[in-house]
Order: sequence, then structure tokens, then C-alpha cells
Amino acid sequence: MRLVIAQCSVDYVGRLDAHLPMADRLILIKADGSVSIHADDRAYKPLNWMTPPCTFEESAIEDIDGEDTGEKLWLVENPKGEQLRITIAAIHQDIDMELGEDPGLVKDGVEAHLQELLAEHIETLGEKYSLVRREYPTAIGPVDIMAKNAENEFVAVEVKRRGGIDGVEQLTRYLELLNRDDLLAPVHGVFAAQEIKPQARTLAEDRGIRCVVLDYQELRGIESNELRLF
Amino acid sequence: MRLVIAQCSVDYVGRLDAHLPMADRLILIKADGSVSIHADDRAYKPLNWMTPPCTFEESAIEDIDGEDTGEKLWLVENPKGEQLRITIAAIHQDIDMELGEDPGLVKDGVEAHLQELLAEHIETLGEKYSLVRREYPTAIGPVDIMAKNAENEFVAVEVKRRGGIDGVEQLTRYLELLNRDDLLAPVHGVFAAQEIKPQARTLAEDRGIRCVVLDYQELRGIESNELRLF
DNA sequence: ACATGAATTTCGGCG
DNA sequence: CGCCGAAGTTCATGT
Repeated sequence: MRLVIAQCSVDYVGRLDAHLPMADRLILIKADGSVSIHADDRAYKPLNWMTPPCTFEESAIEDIDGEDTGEKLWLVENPKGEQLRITIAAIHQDIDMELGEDPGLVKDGVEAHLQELLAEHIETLGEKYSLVRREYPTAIGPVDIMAKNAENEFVAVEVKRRGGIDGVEQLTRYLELLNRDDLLAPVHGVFAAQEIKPQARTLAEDRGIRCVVLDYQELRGIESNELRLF
Repeated sequence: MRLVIAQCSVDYVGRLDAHLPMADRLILIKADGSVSIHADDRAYKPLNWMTPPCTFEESAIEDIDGEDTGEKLWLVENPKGEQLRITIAAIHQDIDMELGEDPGLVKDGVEAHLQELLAEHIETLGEKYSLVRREYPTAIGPVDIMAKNAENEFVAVEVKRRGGIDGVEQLTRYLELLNRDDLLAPVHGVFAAQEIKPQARTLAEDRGIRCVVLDYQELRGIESNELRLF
């Protein structure tokens, strides 16, 4: 990892064209070969970058008379021919440090995990609910969770972290298909998400689909409480 | 902008839970208050981060006996209560630098620009093609470009940077609607993108929609050539 | 390798 | 302020 704070201008030519006028910025050169250029804002997003694989080449910039201007051109290029051209006017800091390979991130709470938790605690949807199976297969793709309600009727559940119109449309297609099967009908629908957008809720309820807001911490809490009982 | 290279472990509790075991990493603290944690890989993407607005607080970590362990806890928290807890075991580098406000990025070549260029050079679609208007309004949303072909028939054009199934479906809906209007029918369809996925192409051609791959550099080149003529 | 779909998506535009 | 859709999306997964 090399960190360079420098006065620089940048041009990107590739999937689009972009230009950054001369200013002080951080240039981050990682061991994977990637280069990214950060300003002191825009949170974690760089102004410009090049992802590996790519090559890095430094050259001196000469003026019309062939005199060295003291400026450097850093040319970063990938095999597709996309280029990042960094003109370095002055370097304020330049540090290099070996970090070694990172153990990596352990995530917990994405959609797959929500589905898992809800399947384990299907009674969150109502008393006497029981799980039929996760990823219940249909001709147009798997339903996230298939369950049965207290009346022993089928309930198809679509799980999302953020529930939008798309998810409702998806569930609607499943319900339409499933309800054509006399062995299953009537199949009810539940749209379950950590966050449900108003439009999605309206559309869902309009179609007789019940909306359930999932509380991830609470679902996890149920597990913790169960554990505490032992 | 503060750059800290440190041996640290990180826990994020918020929209999901995530954990990073102890290792050497770069911690980037920007003037906007954002904090991001980078490893020496994963290109420009940080392992973990917190976007502003958020608060930063440092405290000493004590062991069970109340003895200072020498470790520090950096607690980054946003108003929603999401937390980034960084345990600092050792600091290898710590530099601080004022960068000032960035002039910002000039972009050129995104979808809006593709649409603009194609509208200006509608003959790219065929000889004698003429532009009716961009963002041609319909009840279900605007058609990117409405044109007429050499036979003076309407042609609805959907412009995408990357053409997938969705774009074809969208154009199909427009065409269905537009062709119900006797004043417009027959309306032909053109699916224009910098890159068209095979499945999208198959679907489009199956529906009688013509696929056109746009070359951004070439469209720009036309402009350059025109300029050169003057 | 390619297509599909989630992401702490982010980001910007428009209403 | 919230919805909607693009993004140099990126990233992981399944086929």
C-alpha cells in the first residue's frame, strides 16, 4: 500500500471520459495494483480509480522545448485500454507500507440471513404458522419461503432487506402461478422486509398481500432468548 | 484528511452486523467526517466504513482490573445509532493533511450523454432517419428517443449504456402502447446500447426490435469530424 | 465464462 | 423529503 498526497490533475478515458482539475488529493496505490484518487469529501468513494489488473508507468513531462517541467505523468492502464492519466505537479507526502493479506469481512444480516432467521422463526408471521420449506421451487424460480397458516393453507413469503415494487411484482407472479395449482390453492402472500416502501406496501395490500416489517435485531433476540432458556 | 495505518479490529453494528479480525489496515478519516477502513486489496472498496454525518470518539480500553491495556477504542456513530467500533492495537503511521475543497469531477459519456449524441446523429440508425423528439412522453413514461424512418414511420428508441432484458421489456411496453394509437402505428422499435447482452438481443429480435450497438467514441468522432469541416 | 441478483449499494434527478 | 433509476456500479453465486 502506497499513499501519496500530491497536487495532481487526472484524466480518465474508458467507459466514459472524466477530468479532474489540478488540486491536492490522496492517491492510493494498493498491493492488488488498483489505484484510487480521493478528495477530502465524498465519504468512502474515490473521485476516480482503476481496478486491477492494470499497469502503472511513470514518466517525466517535458515542455515544448524538450525541457523537463518537473511534473510527472503516472499512466495507469488496463488490458481493455482504459486509461487513468495522473499529472503530478507536487508530492506532499509519499509513504509505503506492507499490510499483508487481510483476513476479510464477516457479514451477518443480509437477505440470505434474514430468510434463514425468518424460516427458523416462522411463527413471527402468526400463531400456528409452520414452515414447508425455504427456496420452494416453481417454474418461474424459487419462492423464498413456503409456509402454512393456522388453517393449514399455503403462504408464500417473499423476503427482502428493502422491499420495493419489484419484490411485490415478483411475489404476485408466484402467487398467480401457485394459485393455478388446485393442490395448493388458496395460496396467500406475505411480503416481508426490514424496510417496506410506501408504494410497495400500497400495491401489496391492494393485491391482498400482507406486509410484515422484519426486525433483524429482534429475530436475533429470539434466538438469544431461546439460548438463555437452556 | 487523516491517514492512519494501524493494527486494528473492527465491528460494525447497523443495517447489518460485520466483523473484521485484528490486522494491519489503513484507516481514512476525511474532512467530511467519514471513516473508511481499507485493506491492501479489494480495489477502491473499503472493508468497512461510516458515512457522514457521524461522530468520532476515542477512549482507552481497560482490562478487567481497570488497567489500561494500551489499546484504544475509536467509536464512530451516526444519528441512526449505527456504530463502527475500531479497536486500535498499534499505530504504524499517522499523518494529517489539509487538502481543501475539491473542484470536483467532470463526467462525460453516461446514458444521458449517449441519448444526446444519438439524438444529434439519428442517421446512425439508418439513412433518412429524422428526430421527432427526445423524452417523448407516454402514459407509462417517456420514450428515450422518438424518430421517423425513411418511410416516415415512427421509430421508438430505447437507449441504454448496457442493454439487458429489462430494457427490452421496457421498450416492448412502450411499443405495445404506442401501436394502439392509430395516429402513430406502425411504430417500430430500436434497442440501442453500448453493450447488448446476448439474451436481451435474442428477446428483442424475437419481438421484431432492432438492436444497435452504439460506439461512444465513434459518435463523438462524428462531432469532431464535423467540427473539422468548419 | 456468463447471466442473475443483492448491496450497509451510492448517487443524482425530479416531484 | 421520498421515490425512481443509473452506475466506469461492484460483488458473489449459480449454471
